[in-house]
Amino acid sequence: MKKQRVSLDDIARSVGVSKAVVSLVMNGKAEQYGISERTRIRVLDRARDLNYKPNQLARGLRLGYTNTIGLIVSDISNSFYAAIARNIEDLAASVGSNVIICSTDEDIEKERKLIKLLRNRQVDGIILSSSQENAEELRNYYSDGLPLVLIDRCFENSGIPSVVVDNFNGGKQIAEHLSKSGFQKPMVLTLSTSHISTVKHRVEGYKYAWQQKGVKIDTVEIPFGDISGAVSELLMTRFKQNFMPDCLFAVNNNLATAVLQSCNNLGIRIPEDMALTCFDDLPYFSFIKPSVTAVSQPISDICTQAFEILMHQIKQEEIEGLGKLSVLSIVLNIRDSSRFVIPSDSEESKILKDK
Amino acid sequence: MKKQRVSLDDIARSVGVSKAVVSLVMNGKAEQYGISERTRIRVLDRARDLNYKPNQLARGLRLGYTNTIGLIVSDISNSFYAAIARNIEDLAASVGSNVIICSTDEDIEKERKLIKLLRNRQVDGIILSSSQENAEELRNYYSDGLPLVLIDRCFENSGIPSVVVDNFNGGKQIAEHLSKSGFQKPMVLTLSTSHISTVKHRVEGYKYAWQQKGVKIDTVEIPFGDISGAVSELLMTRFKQNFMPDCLFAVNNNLATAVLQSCNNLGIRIPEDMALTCFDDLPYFSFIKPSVTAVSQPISDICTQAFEILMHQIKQEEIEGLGKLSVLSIVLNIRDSSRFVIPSDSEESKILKDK
DNA sequence: CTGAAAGCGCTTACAG
DNA sequence: CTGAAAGCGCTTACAG
Repeated sequence: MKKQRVSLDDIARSVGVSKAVVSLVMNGKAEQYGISERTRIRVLDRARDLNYKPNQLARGLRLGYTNTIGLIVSDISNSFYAAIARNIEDLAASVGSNVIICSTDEDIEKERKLIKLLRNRQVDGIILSSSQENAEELRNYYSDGLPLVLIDRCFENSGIPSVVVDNFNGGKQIAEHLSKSGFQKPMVLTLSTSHISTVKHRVEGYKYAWQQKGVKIDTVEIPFGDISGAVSELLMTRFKQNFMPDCLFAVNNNLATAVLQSCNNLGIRIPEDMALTCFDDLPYFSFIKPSVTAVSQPISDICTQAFEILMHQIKQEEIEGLGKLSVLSIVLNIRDSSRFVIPSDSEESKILKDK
Repeated sequence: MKKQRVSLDDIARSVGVSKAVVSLVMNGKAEQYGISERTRIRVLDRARDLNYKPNQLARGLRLGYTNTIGLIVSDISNSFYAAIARNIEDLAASVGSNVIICSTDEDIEKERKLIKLLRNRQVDGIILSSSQENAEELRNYYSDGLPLVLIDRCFENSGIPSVVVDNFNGGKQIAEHLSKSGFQKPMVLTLSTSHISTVKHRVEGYKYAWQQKGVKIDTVEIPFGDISGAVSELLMTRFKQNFMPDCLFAVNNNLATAVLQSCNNLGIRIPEDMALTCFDDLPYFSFIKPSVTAVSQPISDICTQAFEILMHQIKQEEIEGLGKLSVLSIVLNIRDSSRFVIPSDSEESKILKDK
């Protein structure tokens, strides 16, 4: 369709040398191959004049690599993944690479297709936040020689290098904070994609800590797809039935945003009627009223580590502990949304006042 | 480096036919070229067994297109551009294309490099939110045959197809709303990248409407790079000097977020001490207290139009009005942050009360 | 110092 | 119905 205007050969003919010389000059190997300064200058000048644009497809085909890496996440418009993408993009740029970003919408079939697509495009490697149920397929790709690193989400004993955060501990810290503060009727809002390691571990950590205190927790699964509507309906029903938890843990930022939205619409006060905590810190959480208690992830560290591991694979360098799981620490930012307020019109409040 | 395991030739040899037959079969042209059903099946089976992955580099080199388009924005982690990216990604996927996303950080040099890079990679076309001062360079690319459409930001008489929103009207509507509400000391927070058409037109519209009312406006330029710090310092100084505007227009969402943050830190009440309005609606603007008055952009429409125009260029189809500027409408969402509150301890309040 | 040649993996007229 | 060949644009031994 679109025709490459000027090729190596055009320059070569125009200057009166062979393609080889031009290629060498263009790749800065003139000196190394002892090409005369005069020739070098002439080639360079001609290339500029003709507005030469080296065809990276041909180069990639010949060389076997493309200086392109793939990034697959569930949704690039989610703040968390957008930040990840930006970090990866910058890291890639620092080594002269580009990033192809794709969203899966938590759809396994789509993820499969995207991986295939990226491989066919000869990306040098893939950084993946996978929606798969297990690591089986991914392990095949990996052992098949595809440079691959898993981020955010991982699988047990996958054997594929993975960089994640301590989700269990995050959930646990939240529960401990809530319990210590005095809350007693916890709920957790999780996603229908509950096989995902992040979601699963967050919930497990949360449950674990509450169980230590002998408290039962109320678990509700929100279908990925219509988070906002489902959360709104849930809270409305519970609120009307006077069956509300006194504290809530939303397992990701979308869920937390939906909760804030619904509470605003329904007139549910945070934290007076119900405390809110969540995973993934968003800039606005710190300055809205009430500010929102959230676990923040070391996004930059995740990306740096993942990228480094990927580069090692691409360069086929042996690296100790490759194939290992790297678990980074999280930080719990305690804010106003989980401040304990003594209930004024409930049984508990009477009990507390009696003391 | 990484070697393509199995090629067309491997399958051909393995089945005992020529590469041509395999290629035809793989591209679903078996029937068209009258290849026997038996051969077709055998080729397909073999390809599956050998886990054949067609090399898109070679294909692209031969065919002259890559089913890849480039998207260049200033910062992919900005919610607005993240949403744009997601829309474009989905549109591209619907025609079997991929998107390479790049961020420029408002750096002209970086933008230049990225365009060059994407062209060298033989992307089929580029969707660009440009940071350039003028359209000169871009016009060269465009007339050189590069399928290109500008979004979000445009240039006067560039001759390059552009899809933008009515930024002037957005600024104007905000000013009119503020004026009608009773505000009298307006300020606008703009960016150091004030040559950018979006920023420029928003400010112009805002100024225009205020000038109609005979009101002078206070303009402050915030350096791109340390928005949060600069906004904080500005507001702190003004607040201490008791030299605050009574209403503020932040020209984009980052600026608005920085204002909310600073006001929270400094104890400036919105809208009592100062009203806030801005461009770009963010989900959280609607449910925080106070909710934030914002102009929202038709992101989906922008992307649909831009993508369509790009596809026409790629397919080299004539299209009426190509090279034209498409200006989409915006919507002003009036919320609590710009509610007029009669000042209680200022000169104005006395005047108002005297009436 | 420089040129001719092979080959990366694909598609598509062309010839049978 | 199918095969041989050319060519997309590049890089890199190899030979001089």
